[in-house]
Amino acid sequence: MSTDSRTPAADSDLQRALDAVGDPVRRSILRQLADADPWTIACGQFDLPVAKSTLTHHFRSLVDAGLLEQRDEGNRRMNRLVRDEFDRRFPGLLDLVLDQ
Amino acid sequence: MSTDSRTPAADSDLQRALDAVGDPVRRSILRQLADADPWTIACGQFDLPVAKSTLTHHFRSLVDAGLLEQRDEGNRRMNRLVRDEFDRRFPGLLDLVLDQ
DNA sequence: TGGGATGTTCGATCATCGTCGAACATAGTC
DNA sequence: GACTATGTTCGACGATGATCGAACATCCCA
Repeated sequence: MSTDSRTPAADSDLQRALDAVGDPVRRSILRQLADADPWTIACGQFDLPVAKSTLTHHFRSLVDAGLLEQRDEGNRRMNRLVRDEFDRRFPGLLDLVLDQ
Repeated sequence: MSTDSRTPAADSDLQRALDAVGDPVRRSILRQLADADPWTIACGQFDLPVAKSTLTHHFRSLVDAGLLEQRDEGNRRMNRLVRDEFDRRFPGLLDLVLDQ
């Protein structure tokens, strides 16, 4: 028999979601987003011990997973946590990250 | 300032859980376990395209995360999925893996 | 128009992890 | 006791990804 008989697309989405949530820096980003109002935090305002370019890398990962939405406001790039759609696709996963 | 102000032990446990669940081979193991009765599958009986030594590696990861329990039966090492305790600590996470 | 602030891109580096085969250990079988 | 089956351990290898600094682009402001 073949290795697995689930839909490959679904597992690919799940993989992306788990990867996004599996990094401690990204979890910290998610928590800081959850503690603030939408569109109130710019990329450079996160409290994180990594370089700017590293942050950009993590943002891309979160956007790809559907967890982060970004919007340019003049000079700065504002961020918003996307809870609804992600919760619908992966119930409980984001809560798990935010609760602990 | 410090990165985060959650309990570090809790996040370490979460990290281990997400790591365990974040690998496709390990997810396949979990699904095959869920589809069978407890203690009915030996290590060598999983349908997976990896070497024996690789399997051992994955089993260790799952045991460390509290997802797998093993018991020696003569020649073979039997396996059981540990749902209750894991579901209590990380609600919804295992379901997410098994459903998709 | 020049300077500072904010982000991204790019290339390089480093660590981690999944992978394998060979060797070993142990248990069951003839 | 030999032989086979089942798993683990060990060392090596390769790919992936997190990280950084330097360079660049863009916007705001004086």
